Order: sequence, then structure tokens, then C-alpha cells
Amino acid sequence: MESLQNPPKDKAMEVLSKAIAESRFFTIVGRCEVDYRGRASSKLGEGERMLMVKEDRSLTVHKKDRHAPVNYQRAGCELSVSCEGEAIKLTSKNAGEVLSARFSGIKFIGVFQMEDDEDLSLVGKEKDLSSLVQAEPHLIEPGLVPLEMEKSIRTGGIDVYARDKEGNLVVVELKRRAAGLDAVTQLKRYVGEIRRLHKEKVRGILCAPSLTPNAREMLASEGLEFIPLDPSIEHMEQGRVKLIKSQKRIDQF
Amino acid sequence: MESLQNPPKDKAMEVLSKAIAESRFFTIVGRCEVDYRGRASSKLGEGERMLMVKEDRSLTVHKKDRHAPVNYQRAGCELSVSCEGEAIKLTSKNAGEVLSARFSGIKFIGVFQMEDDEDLSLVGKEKDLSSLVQAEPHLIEPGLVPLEMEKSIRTGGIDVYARDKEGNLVVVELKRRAAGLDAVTQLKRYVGEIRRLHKEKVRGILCAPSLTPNAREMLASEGLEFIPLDPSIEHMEQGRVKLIKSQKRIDQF
DNA sequence: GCGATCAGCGGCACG
DNA sequence: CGTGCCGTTGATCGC
Repeated sequence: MESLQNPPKDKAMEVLSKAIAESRFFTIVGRCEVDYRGRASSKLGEGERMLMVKEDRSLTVHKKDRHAPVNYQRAGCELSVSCEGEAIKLTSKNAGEVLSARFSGIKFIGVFQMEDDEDLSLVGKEKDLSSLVQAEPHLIEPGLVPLEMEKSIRTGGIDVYARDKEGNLVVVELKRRAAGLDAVTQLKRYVGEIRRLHKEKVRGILCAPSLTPNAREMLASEGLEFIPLDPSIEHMEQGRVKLIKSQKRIDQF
Repeated sequence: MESLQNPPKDKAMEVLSKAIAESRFFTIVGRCEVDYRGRASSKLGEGERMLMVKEDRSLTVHKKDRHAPVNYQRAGCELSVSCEGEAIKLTSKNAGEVLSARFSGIKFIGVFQMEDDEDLSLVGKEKDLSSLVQAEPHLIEPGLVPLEMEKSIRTGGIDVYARDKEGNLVVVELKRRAAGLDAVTQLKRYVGEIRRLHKEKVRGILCAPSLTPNAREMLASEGLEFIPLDPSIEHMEQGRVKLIKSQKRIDQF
């Protein structure tokens, strides 16, 4: 680990060159301007920011606020550092994209070695909701029998493919969050696809905590159904999902 | 600016408390475990990472690689720091979400003051493409007359609303990147809406650099059209867009 | 404030 | 590799 405050230019060049050569994690804090050109083109005038380079040679430029970086470069880029008069310029090239940060003053350089073998484990994604529904399909509807989860068809993937107690095919689209028009168009597409393939009655059910008004209207006009489902993280962790009784279901015939 | 290497626990507590109280930008590098609970729930076992807090009290936790943070909290959270035996625990609460990072060892603390008045200016968004089309509608089709840009209807916004040289209404959906099924469903929805309102012939045109096979098929089956358009950043900056001649247009009648 | 869409979206999983 | 879609998506703009 190495940390420098207000390093002279030569020392800064030396430390940065070494950090780049050794693929280290390092940060620079200082006054800079940043240019980017690739899928889009951006210019950031002079100001003080923190630039971060990680061991995979991904690069981010951070302003003093906003959690998201103001500029970035994806992992695997080719890094170089050079002098431009009294300034130090760091350039990153990657797949037709170029980002350069020209530092007119460097207040801090930190080079860090981080031992880390642990990866994030995260619960609460749509996949987890899907598993719960597979374990307890009656939460969607009594007598529902799942045939296949994440069934992939030409035009996407069906979250739950099932038959109801009448023997009808059922396509279920699950959403962790409030469903909008996009969710309904997805479901509609899947139902259409299955209907073309099977020439029998196919029901489409959207399961989500709630539905926007436009989505509700589109769903109704397409003869699709809505089942309110509360996928709160507590239920996920406890391994169950709760039906919200207060909200009306939409049932079409 | 303050920078500490391997600070004793008391000093670390003092510096962090002050940085929090004064809403400073600061980073901590050290061995920690991170827990998050909110919209989802995550656990990150012990390892060395960099934690970053910005002046807007947004928080990110960075592993040694991956440009995106492994954990984060949005701006405006309530921060606190406390001792847990020999460890230092930083907790962030925000809108029903809690993130805590328990540091068993701190290798570095940096508190930075960053003067920055300049904001990013970025060219190459869909809006820029839209402006070009407005200036040169003949790029889409000779004789096309734009009536309205970003025309907002109940169910979204139409990029370009126009009439062709025959007097037919035209709905144009622009995409900067390769268009997929979502782009076609969007266009289809807008065209349907306009047809319901006007009871006359309405054409739908998708303008994008390319089209996925499924999207092409859906477009054709809906009687919609495709115009290949190259929105490369060079053209944007030069203030013009180029039609790609090599790709075949899809024209339905 | 909700709703819909864009984003230099990024990332994953499946064909 | 492309295609589709989820994401603790975030950010913006319009109603």
C-alpha cells in the first residue's frame, strides 16, 4: 500500500506507471478535465474529482456527489500515463472507446492491495420469487400445476408455464416490483406465442405487487389476468410469498 | 484533506465521526463484512474493500475489481459510526433500507475536499438523434414533414410525429442502438393509439442502425417499416446522420 | 408524486 | 457471439 499527498510530478508519474504496469487498484484525487469518446462523446471541464482504477483495469471518475461515476471505462482497457507540460494525462482505450483525464494538479495518490475471496450473496431477485412460486403454486391459484420454470421460447422466457385445474395452459409473468406496460406486452407476446403453437385455450397471468393504470387497461383489453402478490424481502427470506387480499384481481372470461 | 494509514481505533472513530458530521467525501480501505437489507437482502463475507461516502451521503462499497460497486446506498442516507469490540461499524439508513459495514481492520482513511463547478456535457443521446432528424427529415424519407417531436400520448411519447408526401400520418420510433423486440412493441403501441384517435391510414417507421431477427419478423407481421440509420457519434457531432445504403429496408403495403 | 422511457445502461444466461 | 431481459437498476422528463 502506498499513499502520497501532493506528490511532485516525477514521483506521481513513477508511482502511477508502476501501478498500471502491475495492474493495481489505485485512486487519484486532483484537479482534472475528462474527455470521453466512444458510443457517445463527453466533456467534463476542470474540477477536482477522484479517479479510480481497479485491478481489472476498469476505470471510474467520481465527482464529490452522485453515487454513480460521471465517466467510466469498462474493464480490460489499455492504460497509459504521460506528461503534458506540467500536467499528467491518463488515457484509457478499450474497444473503440477512449477516455482521457488530464490532471493539472494531483492532491493524492493511493495504491491499494486488497485481499478478497468473498463474493456477494443476494436474495430477493425475480429468480427467488420464481422458486417460491414453484414450491407453492397454489399462491397464484388453487390447483395450478407448474410444468416448467423459465421456459425459453423463441421470443424470450416464460417465468412459469403451467396448467390450471381445468387443464388449460397458463403463462405466468412474475414481477418483483410494480408492473407497467412493458410487463403486459411481455406477457401478451408469450401468450400469443403459446397460442400459435398449441391451438388451445391459453391463459395469461401477471403476478406483481401492483399494476399501473395503463397496464391494467391493456391487460384487461387483452383478456389477461392479474394476481397481486407481495414479494417483500421478509417473505423471500422466510421462504414464502403472501397474496395481498386488499387488491382486486382482474379476471377475464 | 486528511489521510491516515493504519489508524488506531480511537483516531479512526474521531476522523470518521467528524467526516460524517461535516458531510465530507471520504473513503475507507480495510477488511470488512457488509450487510444490506432493503428492496433485497445481501451478505458479503470478510474481505478487503474500499468504502466511499460522498458529500450527498451516498455510499458505495468497491471490490478490487468490477467497475460497479458490490453494495451501495442512495444519496441522503443517515450515517452513523460505532464501536463493536475491536471493530468499527458504519451504518447507513435510508428509506427503509439499511447497509452496515463492519471493519475488523482499517488500512486507510482519506477525507477529501473537492472543488468542482463543472458538469458533464454529453452528446450522443437519443434526443440528439431526434434533433438531427427534425433538421433533416428527408433522411428518413423524401417529403416527410415533421408535425411534432417527442409528442406525448397517454401511453408514452412518440419520437417523431409526421406526415408523408401522400399526406399519411407517420409515427417514427428512433433508436440509437440495434433495435429489438421492445422497440417494435413500443412503435406498435403508438401506431395503434394514433389509429384509434384518427381513423385514417397511419404508417409506423422504426429507425435504428440495425434490427434483430425477431424484431424484423414482428415488424413485418405488424405491417410496420424499417429505415436503417447510422447514428454514429461522428455524425452527431458533425450535425448529420447517414442512411446506411447496404441494408435493405422493409416496406409493407 | 407517479408513470413511461432512456442509459456510453451493465450483467447474466441461453441459443 | 447475439438476443432477450433483469437490475437494490438509476436518471429524466412529462402528466
